[in-house]
Amino acid sequence: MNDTVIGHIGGSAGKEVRLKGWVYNFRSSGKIAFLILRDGTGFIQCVLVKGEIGEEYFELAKTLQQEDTIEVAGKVAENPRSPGGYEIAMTSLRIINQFRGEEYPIQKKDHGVDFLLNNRHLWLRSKMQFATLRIRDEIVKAIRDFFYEREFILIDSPIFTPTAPEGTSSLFATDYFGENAFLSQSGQLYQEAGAIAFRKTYCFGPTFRAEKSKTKKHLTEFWMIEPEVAFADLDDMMTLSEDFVCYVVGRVLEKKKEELKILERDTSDLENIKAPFERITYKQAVELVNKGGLPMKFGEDFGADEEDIVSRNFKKPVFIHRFPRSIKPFYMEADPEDGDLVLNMDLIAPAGYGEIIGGSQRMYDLDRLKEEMKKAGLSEKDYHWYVDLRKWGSCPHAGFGLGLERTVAWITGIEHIRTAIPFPRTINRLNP
RNA sequence: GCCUGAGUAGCUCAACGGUCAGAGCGGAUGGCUGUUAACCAUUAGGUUCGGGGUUCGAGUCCCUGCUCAGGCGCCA
Repeated sequence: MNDTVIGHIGGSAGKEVRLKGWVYNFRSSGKIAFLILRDGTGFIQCVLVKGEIGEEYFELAKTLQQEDTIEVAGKVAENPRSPGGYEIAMTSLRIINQFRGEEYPIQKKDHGVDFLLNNRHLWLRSKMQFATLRIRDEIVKAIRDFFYEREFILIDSPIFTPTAPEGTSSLFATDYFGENAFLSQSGQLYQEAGAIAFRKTYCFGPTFRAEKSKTKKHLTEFWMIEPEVAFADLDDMMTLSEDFVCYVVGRVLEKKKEELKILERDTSDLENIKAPFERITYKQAVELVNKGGLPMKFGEDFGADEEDIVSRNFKKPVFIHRFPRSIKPFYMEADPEDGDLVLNMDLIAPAGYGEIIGGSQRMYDLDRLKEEMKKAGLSEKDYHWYVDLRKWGSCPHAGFGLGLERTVAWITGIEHIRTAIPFPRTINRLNP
């Protein structure tokens, strides 16, 4: 008899195996019972027939409740009546842990969001969370593979930072031995240093925004992937972005079929995600919004409704590029064709999942950068090291940032970003 | 921060200003040989979010505080 896990059960068809795991559900009839076992790698139905497993084990099984820890043994059989295609004809049962006195809070029925999030440490065991977070894991692996295969060097940006790239109102301040330190809201500026040292770099870490955003696409702590490439321009970044997104989607489709099925994700949308993506200018996007019936003017940014109108014109993610400088940060390179515009791009995911990528070509001329910093009210002293990058070895370069959780939410098709991360941090949630 | 809505059993929800606040799930007990959130029977389980008010009478109406949800703004 072999010890195995549910994720590999197909390789043991017809054989006796032993599994350790937890009771997900138990249904008993007079002389037959069905036990759904979960072991972290999957879910499988175990069948107990009183006449075959014997009175002693059958009576023991009747004491089982959700989340009891057990070891079962039995023969693996293919059976179309069983969810998952395989089931275990049980021959023995051993109880490893049973807690009595309080009921397990999470049932196989509807619960409120607040209740579930208060019990997030237990909710992780449920099937939907199992599927979502395993897909997140695959996406993370695909991201690292994508950049590794393209010879990007991982240069971790710091989490504690002395200054902010995009204003200080949305920063979490901490006490750093008597000084103010802020939790990073972007690793980009450090990647610019990295790109000039290593040519192609990226960082992948948590970022923090103290915005009081209360929507289904905001977290206060989220993970971001930020590549930066020396001698690259805006078009290079759009090409890299679309290759990147297609690579990640392709990987999930290839490796996570079961999980997508659990989530009832319509995969035909995802199969359609192939490069190239449409690239429209900010001006064209504004026209689309106006045609869609909203009175947006040049110089305004896209709100939720405006973004929705743009994305509904396309089946795939769509690039919007060349925004007005007035609504974008200081470090973006000017459009040589029109000085009021910058060489930036946003990638908008389909179906209202919002902006998943924001990127730009960076300003590399020392004097013009200083001028833009002055206009933005930033002190050159605070950014002395960033300014240094424009003194020695300055070159055109570009990069972007991809929000991991928005990408996970879009690919898995879940309603709200809060379940795209194991332990979400939102405006009014710090626990568990 | 703004707008709208909600808070009743462990959970999900009912209950016209008027008798003892009900049901399903979960728990307990019993029954049932192919269940898919199994089913059937019996049973235990309540500070109706906190504070104040109106009323003969408040879960229900009013004021106030707290919490949550949906949406907006800000952003990835």
